[in-house]
Amino acid sequence: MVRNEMSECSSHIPLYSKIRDELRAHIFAGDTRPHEKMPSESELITKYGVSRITVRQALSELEKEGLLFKVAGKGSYVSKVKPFQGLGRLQGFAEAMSSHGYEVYNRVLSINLLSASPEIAKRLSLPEGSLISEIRRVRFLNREPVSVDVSYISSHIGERLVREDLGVRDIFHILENDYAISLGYADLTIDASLADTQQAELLQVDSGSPLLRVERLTHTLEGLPLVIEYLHYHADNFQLRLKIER
Amino acid sequence: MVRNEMSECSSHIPLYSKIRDELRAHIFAGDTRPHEKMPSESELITKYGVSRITVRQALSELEKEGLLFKVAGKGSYVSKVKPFQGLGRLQGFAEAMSSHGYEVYNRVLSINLLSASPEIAKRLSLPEGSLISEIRRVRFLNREPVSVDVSYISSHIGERLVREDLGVRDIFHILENDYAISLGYADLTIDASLADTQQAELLQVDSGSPLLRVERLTHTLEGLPLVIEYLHYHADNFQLRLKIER
DNA sequence: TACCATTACTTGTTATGACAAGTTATAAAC
DNA sequence: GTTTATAACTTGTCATAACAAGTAATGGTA
Repeated sequence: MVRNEMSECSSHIPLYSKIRDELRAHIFAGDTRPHEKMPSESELITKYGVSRITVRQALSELEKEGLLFKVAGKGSYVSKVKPFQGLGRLQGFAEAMSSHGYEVYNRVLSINLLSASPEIAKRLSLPEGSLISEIRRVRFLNREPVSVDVSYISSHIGERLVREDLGVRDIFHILENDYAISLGYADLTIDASLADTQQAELLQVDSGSPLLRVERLTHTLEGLPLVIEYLHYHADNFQLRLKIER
Repeated sequence: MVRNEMSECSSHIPLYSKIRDELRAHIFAGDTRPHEKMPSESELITKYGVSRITVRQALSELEKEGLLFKVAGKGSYVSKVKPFQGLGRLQGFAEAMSSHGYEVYNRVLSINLLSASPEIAKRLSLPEGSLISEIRRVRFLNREPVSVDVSYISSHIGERLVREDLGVRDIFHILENDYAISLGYADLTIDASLADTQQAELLQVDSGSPLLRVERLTHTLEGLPLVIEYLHYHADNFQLRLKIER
């Protein structure tokens, strides 16, 4: 068959990924709501003028991402998804989410310079009363707030971070690429809490809603504690996932 | 083309799933070690006598499972399994806690035989409506209730479990030592919820208290889903901890 | 020897075709 | 009217085919 018209574009982007991204955008935009039926394969074939194997690959990837599920003999349906962050590797929030096609944005609430509390100082192996930077942010996924994030890092690094664009970039990304600080591992402590008034307002939920609370202490490649974060996720909209070996 | 010989079997198991399962068993058995090259697509085509689309589907699913990765122009390679420390290991509750000196006790609330819901059936890769056993327990740590645990397992195994002493023994322990079923890995999904009336009473907390909710799907060493559990931890008394590598 | 082109592999992408099997609405039979 | 059979959808599975593109080894040329 003759080369398809859609591939006329100078870039060599596969057709299926273009279709996949377009369908995903539709889902994120809410054009097709959860549990509603997606266009059938034959409809997509005629709409995009491609073969069945191509639309199936697009749909298959969206299914793999958890955005839709298929029922044999009926069709594909948008699933009610909770976005999730995999804990298989140490990743920043934006890093993990944008690879799944999500739009990520951080609203910086405040950046303060203060002296480390005993708790923080101990975790970061700093002398008590050391100058540290406190960064308060709200994380948005597809324009919906999903977490309130408070980070503490030595002011020596924190003062440089102030000048960075924390609205779109991960702190992890800045540390590794701009500051050449290699990250090694993180210790996570996970539990749950109830949203207080301030958290509720920031996350646009009712006060007393369940929050997934994560304390993350990230270490450099050399094993030195670098940054400690207290993350409060809106549990109705977010999950953590991991695989563990026996 | 003539129907393939592999499909002569009375059961209507797809060819790709047969190939997928066989390759996965090879990987888990260590026949092909991490970073070693898997057979190429053409080798698998001749070996199994199927078309390329079929072996690609098998390989694609294994890639989705994280068991292998592909390099264009080179081949497929077995992924390295990242070892986890501490609570990153798949352990039964009693197994993990008693090694830390805690006194563990399980109160069995009920054991029911019922037909699998679509959700459960899908997770356990069983036909919808299959007979499964539901085991409801409350877990005690030093005589204080810490979690409500609902487990679902194929009735074929569940009916044997009824006769075991689930009050002190881990299901994991029974499966491995008494039934000789080797466990491989588990997929965990973590979020938070609020205690409903029943959960609150069982955990002796106020209704509406924050609960850490964990869904754990445990697989055999061969990679087949075995048991799915819904664990609700009393968040004030329990935390999950893990270490993540960059 | 160093470099480059060819070649022979690999996976990636896509088309076309076919039949199986699950679902649903319609029409025919009772 | 109720049931049943059929038709018309849907997704699932699989074969064959072709070309693109990435990788590596081989060989020939400068």
